[in-house]
Amino acid sequence: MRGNTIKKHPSKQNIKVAVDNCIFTIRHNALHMVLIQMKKKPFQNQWAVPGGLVKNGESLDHAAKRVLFEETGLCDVYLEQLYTFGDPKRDVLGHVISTAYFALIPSGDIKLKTHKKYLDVQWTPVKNIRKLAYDHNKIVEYAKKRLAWKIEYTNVVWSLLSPTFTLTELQGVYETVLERELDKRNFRKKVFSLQLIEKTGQSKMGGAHRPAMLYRFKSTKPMIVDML
Amino acid sequence: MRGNTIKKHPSKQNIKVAVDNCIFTIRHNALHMVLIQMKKKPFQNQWAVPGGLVKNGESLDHAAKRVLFEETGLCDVYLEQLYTFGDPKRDVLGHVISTAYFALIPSGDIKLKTHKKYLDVQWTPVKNIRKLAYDHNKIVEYAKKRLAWKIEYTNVVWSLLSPTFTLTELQGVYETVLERELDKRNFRKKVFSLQLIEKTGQSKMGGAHRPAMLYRFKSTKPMIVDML
DNA sequence: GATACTATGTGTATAGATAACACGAAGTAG
DNA sequence: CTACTTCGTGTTATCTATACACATAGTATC
Repeated sequence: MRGNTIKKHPSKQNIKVAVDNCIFTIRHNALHMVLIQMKKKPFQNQWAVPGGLVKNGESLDHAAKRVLFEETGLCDVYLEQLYTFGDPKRDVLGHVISTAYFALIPSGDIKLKTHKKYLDVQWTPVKNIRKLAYDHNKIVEYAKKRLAWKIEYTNVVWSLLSPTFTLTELQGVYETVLERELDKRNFRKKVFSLQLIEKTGQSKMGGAHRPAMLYRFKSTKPMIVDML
Repeated sequence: MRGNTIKKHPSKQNIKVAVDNCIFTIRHNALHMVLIQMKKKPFQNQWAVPGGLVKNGESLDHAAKRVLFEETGLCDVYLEQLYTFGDPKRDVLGHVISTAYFALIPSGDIKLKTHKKYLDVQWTPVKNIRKLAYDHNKIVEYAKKRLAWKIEYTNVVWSLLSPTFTLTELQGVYETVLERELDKRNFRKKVFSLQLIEKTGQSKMGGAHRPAMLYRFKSTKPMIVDML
């Protein structure tokens, strides 16, 4: 890494650094993410993943948190770096690399702030996403894969659920993200065997049917677990 | 990502972008990587992972390939982006973010070019690595984990082997990277069941013992496979 | 208050995957 | 030709994954 020291004479490096956030949640049994509609000149009206330039002296992680907060008002959510997209032609206006992050939000209804710098900010079903600005379709594809992997092989699923949840809700998250149906009895057997959740003692008295027991995660420390 | 367009007025972004390469190979049944000894001012004599600044108009992947070539003279090796380290204080001389890559080299003996910009360039056993410059210990830890994952769940192992190899050599790579012993018969049963390799018809007549059959990979396209 | 309705909660049997384990074979060296 | 060393091979037991059906506990309706 000798080259990390800042050269002063020969054709000075002029590359901008941005972050882009893939913010996921589950609503009505469908995976949704935050998209913004752009106001600025060359991409007017196009939809994109929310992002922004990193500030001088700011870490990438902090920049991602800041952008997330600007969009959703949320602070303490699951946020993880995904990949850095470094094609110099990905932004027509200049050489801008972008580090993509992905965030997971509990299924509750998060109101999005409509910034004045955007035309619109919306929760969008991932299935409905068409052509996005920049290379953002690539970023979204990457994020979807990572999410599916994460939910199958780690305990992140807690970050998509409220603090207490029913086993049907838990199973629903898996079915939505993995896009396949799971057997109720086998799913429960597996989940219990991992000993990651415990009964709260409460039940959810919702609809016209037998109430469901509520569970909580014993720990929300990230760990590698073969969930399914 | 509205912010990706380059602002001109308010406190212009001044962040440098570098790549650092974790270049792995296996020699004498031990995992080795390329380290360089630095010549430049504030880190003189310290060891580090080889890297360099990205050039204007150059993609991150290209920069990583270029650095790899400068160090090893190799072109067509397995090279994959790992993670971007974005702490603004990781380089005392300024705000420099670094995208780490990892490269896998077949076990053969690759001679390293000693650049004049370094004091030394060496294949170093990963077990012997102590304090490195910058945040490079973090980078190396990350790369080691990724390598272990990759070898267990994908077919990348081909990139650490010569085009033909014995089953004992193959097993040795797994044992070295995963740092655990494997049962010979179960290992072979598993490998055969995956149908990723085939006999060459040749044998390796090496030592004072029965010769081993040589195998090759049917395909070197990267794929997700549960190897062990 | 009896009946219909709906999602909840639970166990067993089978097939497939993983783990443990030992010895004859085919070369080279002396 | 004997000693030595690594190569190559199968079976059994255990664990894991899959397939599958019905009584239960509430609410809603008549």
